[in-house]
Amino acid sequence: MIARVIVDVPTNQTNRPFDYLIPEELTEVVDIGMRVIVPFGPRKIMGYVVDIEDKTEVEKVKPLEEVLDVTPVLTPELLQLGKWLASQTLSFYISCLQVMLPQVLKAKYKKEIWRMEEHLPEELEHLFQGRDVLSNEEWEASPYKYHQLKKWVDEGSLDVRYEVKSKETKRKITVIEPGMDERELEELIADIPPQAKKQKALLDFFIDYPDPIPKKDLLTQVGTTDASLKPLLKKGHLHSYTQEILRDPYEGHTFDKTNPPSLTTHQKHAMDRIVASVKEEHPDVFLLHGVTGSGKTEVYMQSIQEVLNRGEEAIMLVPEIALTPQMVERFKGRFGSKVAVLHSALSAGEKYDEWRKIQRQDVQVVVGARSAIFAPFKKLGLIIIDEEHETSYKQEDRTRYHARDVAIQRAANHGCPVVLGSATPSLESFARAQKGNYHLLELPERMNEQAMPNVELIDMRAELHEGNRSMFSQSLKEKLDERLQKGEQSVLFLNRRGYSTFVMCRDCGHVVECPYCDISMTYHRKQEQLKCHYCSYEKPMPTECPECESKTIRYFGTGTQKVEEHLQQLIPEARILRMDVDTTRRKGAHEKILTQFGNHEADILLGTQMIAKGLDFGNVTLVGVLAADSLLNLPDFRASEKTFQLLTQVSGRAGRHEKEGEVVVQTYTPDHYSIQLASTYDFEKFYAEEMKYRKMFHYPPFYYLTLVTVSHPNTFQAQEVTRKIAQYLKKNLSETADVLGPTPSPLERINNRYRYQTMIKYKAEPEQHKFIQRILNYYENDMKEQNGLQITVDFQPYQLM
DNA sequence: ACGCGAAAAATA
DNA sequence: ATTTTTCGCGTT
Repeated sequence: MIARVIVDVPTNQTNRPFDYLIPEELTEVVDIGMRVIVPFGPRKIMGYVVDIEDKTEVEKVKPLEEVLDVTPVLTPELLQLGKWLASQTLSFYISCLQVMLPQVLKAKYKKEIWRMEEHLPEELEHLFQGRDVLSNEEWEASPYKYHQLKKWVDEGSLDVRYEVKSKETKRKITVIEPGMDERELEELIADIPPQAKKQKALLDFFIDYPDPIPKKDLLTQVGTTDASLKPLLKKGHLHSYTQEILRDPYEGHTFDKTNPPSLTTHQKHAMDRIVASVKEEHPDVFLLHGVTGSGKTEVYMQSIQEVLNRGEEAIMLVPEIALTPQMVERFKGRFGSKVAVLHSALSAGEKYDEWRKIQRQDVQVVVGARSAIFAPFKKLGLIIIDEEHETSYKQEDRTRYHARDVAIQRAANHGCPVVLGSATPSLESFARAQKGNYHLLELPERMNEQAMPNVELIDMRAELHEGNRSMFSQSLKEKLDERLQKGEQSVLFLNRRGYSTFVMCRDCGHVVECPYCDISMTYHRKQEQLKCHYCSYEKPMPTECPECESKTIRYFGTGTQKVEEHLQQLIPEARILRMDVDTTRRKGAHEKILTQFGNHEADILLGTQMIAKGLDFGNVTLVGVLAADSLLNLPDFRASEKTFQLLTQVSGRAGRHEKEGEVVVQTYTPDHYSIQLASTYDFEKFYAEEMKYRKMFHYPPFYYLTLVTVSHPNTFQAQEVTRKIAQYLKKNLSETADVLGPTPSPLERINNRYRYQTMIKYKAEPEQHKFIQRILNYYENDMKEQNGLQITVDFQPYQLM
């Protein structure tokens, strides 16, 4: 038998299966979708079996070395999906397979130089110093070149050995069980000398609980240590063995079982439509447009329950689940041990184990971030994407896929519906719903029947004219004071982007920039360091200006830390909790802050993006947005859309339960339509308005975009290659496509590489992929290390920088 | 003809 | 990605 293997070598030349003979003893073991180790040239590398056949065209077929899995890690459907993904994103098949699996399944490689003879030539003996093996790194550090190594290998003095190491680790525990039945135990206890109290207690324990028990639990419950257990094991009264267990990221948490509440008429209607589609096994796509607080999650959960009742499985994607412990709580509470949770805050081992729960078919539901769309389910009944407008569903490096597109593809494979949910749908999705490609489901009312909180827009320019130079308007301060007196809570939102803390000299206006990237460096107070957010270059905070030597160099900008200080000065009696990247770095810190706030241990929660979503506290009656236009000024055609979405999301945090809420939005551009329409919660009007701009300037959803970015250490080279690419595309694409550029990227230099881009705006270009693939092939040889050329292609880009 | 570094080809 | 083979060029 012959296994067709996709090898772990991401290049154009190897982007196809290689045939290997399956040795007799492995024919029963190996299966499609498993990882194997194969010889590849002189090396050994990892690969995925994508097919098994009984013959091959290849003459010098080698046998495969080893099978790494007991059960396949990829289903036939996922292998197929990987192929599709590769063609969509113009990446290698192997890269697409790897992106679908947990990081720990990626192989590590080791190369070693071994001594083959007792006595080596003197120069080598010096290098080996009596040892039998050198790591490749040690060898590389030696002065010997490749051909010298080859000579010694041919002479038989040395050998080069390759090894494949798997990173996966399985957690093991020791389990103790009694070595006899209850009656024998009792007899034995009678014979134990009275001074061996703890040994007696240990044996006693098994009279009440004769089942095997983890050693750790046994020792804590009996209140003893290894010392008293050891003699019992030695005499064989108790037995111990090791058992593999799955790590539990929520160890110690208990989730209270919840029951499905009855639905409102709108919820019921939406759910009926979804469930009908599940039952008919239609790959329909629904857009569930529900205002904040309309109970979208309940529709998801009850629909999923129907899917489970049919013996099928469901995937629910959320933007970044680490940011919404409340969502985990709700799902675990409803579905208990049927749920796996996959998100970025888990350790590699925890991610692997959650994934294995799916692979082993222990769970039927997965809640997770973007990559959870690749969950290896076999009978998918429903895929849900919550907050579908979120840009985190687009992977922005290497395999640049959008989870929404993958979801629709998978749904087609399984014949199941997709539900896209949002209070503020992306223009792309809403447009498709309007055209009838997606089915629109509306939840126009909040569940508590409260009106959306009133939004007050405050013109910060007017505040400035009246002499208020602080970042808090008069009105916001009064409202914060008022909440404090009533014992209610407030949430203050600061958008961090565009507000990073840069360092400027007050005398000459010099700003400290990264020497490798065209961007100002960010001040980090903790370490008294300046850091570049793009290349991680660090240097100490200067004490004097490098330009004019003035001592008045300071950091500027509004970090959350600085806002906190000002706020504390303004309202000294307020208890403030700050939630940003700095205060949530530690594991569990995020949840801790939210719990504290939920317990009313603070009056004001001050934070960035991460508090915009999923927060649900009944006592919060005021939401303040400190600088609504910080997003608006970014060089991004989606700036208005993002601003509208963010303001709507943030406003939805107020007055979610009985108490009425209120929102204060501070802005320098109160007349902008995205701010105006967000303040009246008018999605339809915003949609209509924004669509006009998109149509006028040829942006999505009217046109598709492709962004080609070229970078090179030499600015002229980068520009020249981009020019040629743009020229080639203009010549070959249809008349209706706009090919823009070359233009310098918004961030012209990163890591000392100059970046130019060309943007394609098009309606339909069926041959576009073919042309771009040709461009990549043409430049393939120039994209090696020493030439330094890099070309990246992003279809439907979100990040235009 | 030989040696060397660089480019091209092969890896089953 | 890494190794092996081939190629081109200057030297013996």
